[in-house]
Amino acid sequence: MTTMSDVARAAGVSVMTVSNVVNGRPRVGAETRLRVLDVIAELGYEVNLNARRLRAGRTDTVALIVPGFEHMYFADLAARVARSLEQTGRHLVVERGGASREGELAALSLARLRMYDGVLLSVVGLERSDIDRLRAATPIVLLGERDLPKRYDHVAMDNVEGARLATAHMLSTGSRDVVILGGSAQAATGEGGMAPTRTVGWRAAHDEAGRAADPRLVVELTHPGTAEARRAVADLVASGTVFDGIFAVTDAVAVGALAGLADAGLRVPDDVQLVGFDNLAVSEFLVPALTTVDPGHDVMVREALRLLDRRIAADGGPVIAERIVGPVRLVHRGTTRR
Amino acid sequence: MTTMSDVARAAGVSVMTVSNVVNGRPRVGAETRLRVLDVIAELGYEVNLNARRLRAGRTDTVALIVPGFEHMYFADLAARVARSLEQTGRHLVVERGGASREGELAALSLARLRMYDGVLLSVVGLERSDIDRLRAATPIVLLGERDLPKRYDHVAMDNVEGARLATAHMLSTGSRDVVILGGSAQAATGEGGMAPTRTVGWRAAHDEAGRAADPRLVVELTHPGTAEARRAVADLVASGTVFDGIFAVTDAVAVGALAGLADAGLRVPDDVQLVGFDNLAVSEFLVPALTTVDPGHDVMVREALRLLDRRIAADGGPVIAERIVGPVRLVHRGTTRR
DNA sequence: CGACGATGGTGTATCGATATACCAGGACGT
DNA sequence: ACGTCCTGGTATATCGATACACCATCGTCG
Repeated sequence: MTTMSDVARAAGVSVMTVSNVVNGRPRVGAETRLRVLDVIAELGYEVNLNARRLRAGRTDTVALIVPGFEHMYFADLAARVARSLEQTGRHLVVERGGASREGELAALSLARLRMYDGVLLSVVGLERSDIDRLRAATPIVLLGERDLPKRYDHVAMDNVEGARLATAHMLSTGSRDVVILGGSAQAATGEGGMAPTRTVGWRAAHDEAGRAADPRLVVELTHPGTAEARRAVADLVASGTVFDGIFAVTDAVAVGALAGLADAGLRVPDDVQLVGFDNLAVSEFLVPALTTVDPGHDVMVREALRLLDRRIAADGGPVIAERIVGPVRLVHRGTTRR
Repeated sequence: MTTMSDVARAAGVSVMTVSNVVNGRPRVGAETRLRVLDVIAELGYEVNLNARRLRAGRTDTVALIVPGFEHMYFADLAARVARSLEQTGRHLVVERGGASREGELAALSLARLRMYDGVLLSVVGLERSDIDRLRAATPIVLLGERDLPKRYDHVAMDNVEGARLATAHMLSTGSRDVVILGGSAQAATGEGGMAPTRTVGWRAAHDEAGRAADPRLVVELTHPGTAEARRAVADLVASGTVFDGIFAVTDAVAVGALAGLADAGLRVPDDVQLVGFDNLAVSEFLVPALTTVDPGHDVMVREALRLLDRRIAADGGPVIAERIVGPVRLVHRGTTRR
């Protein structure tokens, strides 16, 4: 591997001059610059980023830490973040926390965090206390809906409102018994994880419509995923529970629900209406196309990067934490009636 | 930030002893080790990975470079690789090449590659000449189906055979006119990108069955994706083309085809059979469930990591490049007849 | 009793780039 | 003629951890 001093020697200048050329700093004469660039091209020199990072601190890299690569939801998010960052000449790497406490904590070790200029952290699977214990110097913006330490910047989506919109739509288009698939029985305050907050919105829609929210229609899923959702719908039908609407807490769950309903010979939306949450890329191509809550990812990503850049610019100085809740919007498609 | 010498001073030992403790090296007495560990815990010390990397070379991190995060296919791959790596105490980061030459080349700069112990590189979008120009010291394993420089290890899936299986199945279950959606008109040799090779398999199935492969049934897609596939099916129907089977070159394309067929009021599999390729997580949950070619990701990942580890172990020494073609398997589901 | 091998530990150079201070020489104003 | 500023450039310490060579005890064995 050629180093800067190899280049310096070959060009007959000091390493510092090479460094200045490489980084486009001004204190170099035009002629010298050209000579150095020639030598660099000839030797195929490239800067050693580890050395630069050690010395200069800067990495020009932002990390997005997600619970797992297999969730389509995060793939979508990652793609958006990457596009935004590239416009500022920076670079995204995605790591996975593993959706387990251990994995996410490992990804969160100060050691690892220090490798990046900033970190966007999806907090699924983390306890509040874990996050509180974190004493990272690296700028962090949290993505998620949990009740999180106030000292962090935090971009959340409006779970309660999204769930309310979804449920209200079904109630207003003729559904009487709307299941929440992937909800949480103990949901109360509007704080907490995704399942509880979305359950609160489901309940709020019932209150508004003057209906009682039947607790038996709250179907919990231990790991809200597609396969489990399909099974849950099968169980629901087998148990003889009466329902004519499903609010699936995520689109992934909705995909499973759609399959489960088809298994049971129930027609969508005629027998059962269905609304998801996330507006995944695949959702509009399902048959019938999935009505879903769009989480406004573009706004979330823009805001998250704004907050991150603000902290990076502050360079460790004090910054007042912000909490931002993105707008949500119901996307009407084929799994609901007009 | 606390450094190793802070710890050393506080514990009354040398930095080297702290380093030995941190890395679990033997030359440390039990009592001293405990004292150092105490101080580490107290000061909240964590090793600076940049410094370690600079000095020691090792990073314990493998990169997977994919064309884009939004392709579900790669999310699946990434999840598998991450799981495998974690079992060996290493760590995965995912970067995106951008599916454009520029992006992928940027991700490929020697500078960036040197940040990892090894790199798995999905070569979609790269020209052979770009890869040839690459003079990286970092171990690289290529994932993809292109005609690639022989000096690289290369894990491909059996595109020709997969496409042949898919097409043959439809031909043997009553389809007479099988469209290849996302194929390539000039496909010939069996080498090249995904579209050409899968087209070769499609043609091979026709040859075997003693049928003529009608070139008008090769539908090209400039960007093989879901939305474009849906449009293409609409165009196909509008043009009055007769067909009763579709081999979609990827599951993402198949999802679009399924939507397009539904739009056109065609029943699957009664009017048109459909087979995809990739066996995405979502495919079994489609309605009807998608018959597809399973690319044997588990084998691909295992082999790719084996090849990578072999190179990492060789530590820059000479290694004979291998080319591995994983097995494929047809997964029968609801979009085809028995 | 002296050599010798474990055991436990230290000092120093080094990885490759960057920050800082400093220097030579020419232009320029007064 | 002299101080001052600007331009173009260099020498050196440093970021934080690790590799290597070396050293001090101490028990023990011939």
